[in-house]
Amino acid sequence: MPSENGRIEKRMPVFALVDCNNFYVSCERVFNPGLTGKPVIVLSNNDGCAVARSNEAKALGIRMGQPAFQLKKLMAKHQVAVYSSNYALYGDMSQRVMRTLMQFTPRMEIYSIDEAFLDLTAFNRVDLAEYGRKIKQTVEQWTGIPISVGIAGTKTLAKIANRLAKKSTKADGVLDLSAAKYQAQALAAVAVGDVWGIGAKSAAFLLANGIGNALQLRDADRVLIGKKMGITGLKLLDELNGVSRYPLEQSPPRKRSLGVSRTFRREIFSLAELSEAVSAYISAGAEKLRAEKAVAGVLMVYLMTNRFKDYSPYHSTTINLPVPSNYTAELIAYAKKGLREIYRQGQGYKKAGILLSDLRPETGVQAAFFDEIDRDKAGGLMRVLDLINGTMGSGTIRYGAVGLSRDQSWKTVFNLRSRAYTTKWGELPEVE
DNA sequence: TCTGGGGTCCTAGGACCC
DNA sequence: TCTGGGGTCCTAGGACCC
Repeated sequence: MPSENGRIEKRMPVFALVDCNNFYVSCERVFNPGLTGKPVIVLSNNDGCAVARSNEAKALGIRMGQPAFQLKKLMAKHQVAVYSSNYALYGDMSQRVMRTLMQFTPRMEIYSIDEAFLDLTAFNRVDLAEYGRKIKQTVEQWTGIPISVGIAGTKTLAKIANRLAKKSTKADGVLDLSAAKYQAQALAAVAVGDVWGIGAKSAAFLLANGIGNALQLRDADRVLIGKKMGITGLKLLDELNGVSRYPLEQSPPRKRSLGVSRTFRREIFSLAELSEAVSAYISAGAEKLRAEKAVAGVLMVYLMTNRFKDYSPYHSTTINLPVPSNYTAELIAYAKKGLREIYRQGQGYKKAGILLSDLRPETGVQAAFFDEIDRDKAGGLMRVLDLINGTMGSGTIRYGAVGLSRDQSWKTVFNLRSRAYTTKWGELPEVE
């Protein structure tokens, strides 16, 4: 808005970061209130390791990513409730939370399944903490999911505010750090490794250089940080200093790549089984492409051996498709060809995956002179397939290459899954 | 015995060209 | 014996996020 001297006044931005508390666990609790107050964890695919923990479970010392087999005794002793991941449920609950949040600002960025940034710049005349409490109360009332709200002038500071809001009993889930007054105190209370953008590697480097908390990082030598962490590190310093370097992204940029991969329950040796798995991943990937109305120009296929063994080779091959495609049958054919190239007999594999990249809109694909595929016909076939699978359940129609047997060794298991309470299809596809 | 999946961004280094 | 220098493009891999 024009100010008195006639210049355009650029208002300092205000971000709120909304984060669902222990999201997957909270989703399970909505439909099973008896879990309230008890230790609860949700496991990764194949019931492999803990990916969500209730506060009670955290208090028992259960770590993020800890393997389930290490937790058996502890869980029995403390009667920890255990669930397999139920992505259909979490995805639907996420949508409910996001729709609720949209009531509170026209400008919002969905950052992940359980987080969103809200632009509150225009709300500078209201009490932001009060507004944050209103948001929190409404989401909890409408969806049953508890959240925390952190408010500040940059995304990174909002992240920090959110973290402190969760931990502090006084804040009770909402903290406004938009004023400079308490920032230093707040930053000093956050370990450097807990700052958004600082991972294990950078944290170790910073600690070795006497930078132990977010305040020390804010005031660190730019040359040192720039040298070690590049442009990302310098942006981070700006953000900690209240200079916004990560704007709100309301409509996320088009996806650049799209991958599907799974870890197997046990090592797989046979090409036939790997071939079924890769075909299933291609089917899922191609379906996602079509949902995005995109085609891929490049396909990568890879195989991984057990990463917990000393010797763990990784094999991959990249295929440049003659015509960018989202046609399942064609992509399966190329993937199987690639798979045969990288497969080694006698090698046990623990994981396989595909990656579709060089994505572009499906309209405007150049017709190729010597294309052996009738693209119109293939497109029609895929539309029918997607329509049937969309209305009658995923995997109703699938390619034979995926195989038929019910207990394929490459299939992911979810032995402790709750019901898909909120969605139409309780039964789940080959590859979710 | 058993230890997830899906992304993005950035950088270094090689190939290639003029 | 000595063996440019810069730009671009691509790829692999690292680091990080949830």
